[in-house]
Amino acid sequence: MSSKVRTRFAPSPTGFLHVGGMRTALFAWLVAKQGGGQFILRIEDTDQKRKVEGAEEHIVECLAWLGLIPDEGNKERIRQSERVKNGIYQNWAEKLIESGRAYADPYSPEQVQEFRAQAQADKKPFLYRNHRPDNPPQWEPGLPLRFKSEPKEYVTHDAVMGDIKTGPEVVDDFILIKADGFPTYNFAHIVDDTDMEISHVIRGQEFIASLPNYRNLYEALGIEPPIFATVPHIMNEQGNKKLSKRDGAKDILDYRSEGYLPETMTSFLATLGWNDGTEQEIFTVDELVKKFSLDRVQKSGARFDERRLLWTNGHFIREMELSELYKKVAGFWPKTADKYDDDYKKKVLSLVQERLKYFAELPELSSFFFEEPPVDKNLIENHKKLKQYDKSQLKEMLETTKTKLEGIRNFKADAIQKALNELLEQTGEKPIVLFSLIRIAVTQAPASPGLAETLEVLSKDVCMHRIHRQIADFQV
RNA sequence: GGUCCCUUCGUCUAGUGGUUAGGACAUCAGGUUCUCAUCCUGAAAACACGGGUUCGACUCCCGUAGGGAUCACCA
Repeated sequence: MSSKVRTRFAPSPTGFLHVGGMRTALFAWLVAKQGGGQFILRIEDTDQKRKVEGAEEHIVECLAWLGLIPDEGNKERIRQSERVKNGIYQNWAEKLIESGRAYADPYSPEQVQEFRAQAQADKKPFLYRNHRPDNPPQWEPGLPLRFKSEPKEYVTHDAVMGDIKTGPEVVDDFILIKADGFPTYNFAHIVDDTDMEISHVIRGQEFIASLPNYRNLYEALGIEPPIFATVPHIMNEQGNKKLSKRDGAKDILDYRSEGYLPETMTSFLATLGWNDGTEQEIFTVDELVKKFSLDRVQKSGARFDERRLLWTNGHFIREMELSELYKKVAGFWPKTADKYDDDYKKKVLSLVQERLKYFAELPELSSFFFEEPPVDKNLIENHKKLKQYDKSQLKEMLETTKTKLEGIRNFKADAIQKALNELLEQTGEKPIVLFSLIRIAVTQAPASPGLAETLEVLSKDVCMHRIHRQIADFQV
């Protein structure tokens, strides 16, 4: 066997990619990079009926988002459908016919279905090989070609699952080439993996039951099998089935458009079913390349918990340099921010950075910095302390505040904080009363960054205006 | 139903015969002169069950239960 590491991601272009497929791709990429080898993208489009327009580009884009750039098959996409034209599968099929390990299937799908129904009625497992025709016709276009299996026991080693023991009853005659002339996945992937010198076949759990069949075919073909690695599925939030699109699994690119970082997705996906045995919770891509190993991948499925994803993203956002973060959030500002310059927006961003969990939250967290918010009476009426005060008392506090702030020469956070502290003494009020009142007057928001910093960024004029507005509101 | 795989806090997990069963997310409480968030401290929270093996089982074996995958001319 070649010692070169070559892995592949082999999706079918039938729709968008979700976290399950993405994680499988990530694992394959990590194994390739770790071994100094290649990562290959191969589009499994032998089922022309299920092909979805644009799905292929979508897959490439998803991979690129996480930096999983295929070493082959990116620009010159490797598509099975094109390899069909080259006659590769045909050649291998003919070899199998010659060696007596493949035969034309004379039955229609309906007839096969009847056999299957009969077996079910008899409560017996259905095996096609029990219905092998005695004298199969010559194989010709329009007839499916079946593999002639030689059932036996196997102990199949899987890099994730360990040794899997199976009996001969799971080995059967399966279709190699369909009536439409296209090879099935079961046949095509083995030919392709061999042809492309794939060293590790890393794929989802749905293929584990087919492994004995593949072993049998590898033997018939005289090919040394690659290393198998079967990755368990990511489960839905209820934990009762594999994550699927029907079940609300999101398009990977949705996370990008909501403002999740690629490093978040990479770390999150890798640690969903894998860990390095230490207490490290978050990994950079470089760390993963160094530390990842298939034998520490969990054997059972893990639930997809978006709250952990959110936490991971918040972590990366907080760690980021302001200027870098500023570039990344470019498309996420509220529309009203357009009129403001970079400097102002950067200041706002620095205040909301530690509160931001994903970029799409930015408008909600920052809108009052860019537009005058409407006065929201509920904020005071529902405030646990402020609701106990008369409007006239609140009005008086604000007027005192206004005068005090008016007198600040250099409207900076430390000077403002000093003034605010003096106001506490002056009015004899608790911070929770006075500061809450000012904060509401100025932001009209249930939450905001620190008061002094917020006032500074907003500027003296704006603060004066908004406090005045609140005072006026008390008079009505 | 057959076959294969799996089973530690609500969730993701550490753990490979002797541990006060550890961490993280989430939750709750306290602290950081206002809110939210961050940060810090703390709390609650788990070995599915039943048999063995053993001086001793979360760890090994068997069974039961539960969960998942698969049984296409789909991948």
